[in-house]
Amino acid sequence: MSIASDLIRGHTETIILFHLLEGDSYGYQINKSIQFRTQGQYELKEATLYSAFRRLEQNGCITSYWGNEETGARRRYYSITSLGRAVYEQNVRDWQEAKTLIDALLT
Amino acid sequence: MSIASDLIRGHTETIILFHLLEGDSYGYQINKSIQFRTQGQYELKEATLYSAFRRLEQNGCITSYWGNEETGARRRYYSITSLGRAVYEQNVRDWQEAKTLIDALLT
DNA sequence: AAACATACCTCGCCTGTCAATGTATATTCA
DNA sequence: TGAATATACATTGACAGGCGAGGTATGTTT
Repeated sequence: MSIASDLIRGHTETIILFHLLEGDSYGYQINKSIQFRTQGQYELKEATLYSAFRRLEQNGCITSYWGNEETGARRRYYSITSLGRAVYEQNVRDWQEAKTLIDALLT
Repeated sequence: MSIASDLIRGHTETIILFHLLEGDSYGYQINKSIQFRTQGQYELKEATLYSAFRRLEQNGCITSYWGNEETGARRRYYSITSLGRAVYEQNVRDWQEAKTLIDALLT
């Protein structure tokens, strides 16, 4: 993992929400997807991932349900809500703005 | 202030180091400069600023000395060290990389 | 005299990340 | 067969940076 915790901090929830825009998914899958998309440069730590799920569900951005796997380990699937979609959109806007600001302050 | 704490987290020290590249300065001045450069969109909280100074001095990125003001409140000036310059350069590289990664994970 | 600007500093809380640890199932391979 | 590995979820407690609240002191403006 090459990105520092403090630089990713605050983006975990948005990353998860973005993934869920493409359809319901579960923790392990989401993390594998992140690893794949960043060519192994980044992965969420499990504790970080699951605490983010808890927050997102508590504030109504996602809902969850158990998958009915015939075989293999059980999976808890997550769905994004309409609130979650709105929060995602806002977070992306905030990120675009923050990027510009930080760039202006660092260089 | 429009930027969330979690998005700025980890950049405070780099922002300070960047400011000091242009010459010795002191806390109040650095903060005013940030406010000016961001047109009031951002300011460091004083507690954040001074705790960052403490960390930076402890790990050898900056040194400090009292200014000899004839009048007005006393000022503690800070100088960037060569280590500080190197850390700044590395942090900016990390930021460029993180930006790309986060962009890829959010959109 | 009161208000404001300049200038510094500290204490203690809050929150997100993460290391460590634990549980359970299925597959691979020696 | 048994050990290792992959899949999959979950909790606990520590850590660190940001910051609200509070404090000190000087100088200027109204």
